Amino acid sequence: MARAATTSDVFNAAAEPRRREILVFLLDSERPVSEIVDKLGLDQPSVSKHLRVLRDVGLVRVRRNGRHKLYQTRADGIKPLHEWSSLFERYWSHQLLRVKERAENMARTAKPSTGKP
Amino acid sequence: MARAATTSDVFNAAAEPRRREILVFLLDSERPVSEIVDKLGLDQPSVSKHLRVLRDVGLVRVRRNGRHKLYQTRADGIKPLHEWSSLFERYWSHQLLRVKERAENMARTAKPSTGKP
DNA sequence: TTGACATATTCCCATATAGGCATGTAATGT
DNA sequence: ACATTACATGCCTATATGGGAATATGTCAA
Repeated sequence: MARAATTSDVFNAAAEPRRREILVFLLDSERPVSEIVDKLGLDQPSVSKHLRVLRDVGLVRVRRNGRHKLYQTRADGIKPLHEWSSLFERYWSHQLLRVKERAENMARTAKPSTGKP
Repeated sequence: MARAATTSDVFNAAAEPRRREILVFLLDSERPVSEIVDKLGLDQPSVSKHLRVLRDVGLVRVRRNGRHKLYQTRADGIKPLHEWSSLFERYWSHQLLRVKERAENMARTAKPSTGKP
């Protein structure tokens, strides 16, 4: 078998860097295709194809306005990604934690004399 | 051009459902390949190939122990996924966020189990 | 209607898969 | 040395892809 389709789920759809850029770009407000083309420097058919994939997995919504079609990111669609990656959160080396540990080690080793590495 | 290689980044490597299962399975402790094969019901060459991809993108570490090779997830490698998806967080509904927070608190206080269906 | 604009789709192609199967390699025990 | 265990890799194939170019569809304006 080949790789799963890009339209099979959010993980596959978001694996494409251009699509991730599009999703971020369309996060705050709806925008026509031409603006995506201009701002991201892709050619129009490519953008349309990426938007098709994103639409198929429910990551963008679309609305027609005259000749334009206005796309916007449906942020809720990203949740599965965020929730899955959150499973790993408690294993991350947290900066604050490491700072605290170092501080404690320094306090422990530095107590007897004056600064001993 | 074809799709980007699965080894090109975390997003592509984690797009495969089996690899995501493996990553979760190897999160708590290091385990030999045979155990992944048994628990996840995949055949051995498939697991080895998935582990190869995960290793190439730095999502697992490996250590030899006699005839066995012990793999474990490198949780830090998941961060880019989590950070990117966090860009969308402020557009999510608060209700679900609270549910998620409560689930996280429960997971934190409860003892982590090794069974992940 | 005709024409111009905006977006979508189709066709072609090089490339990278994931699965199944067979084989290769490394470490151990006898 | 040999057999066994544990894992890795090679080969094959069907399939899906993303880019480029060309073309189709859809909408408005004059």
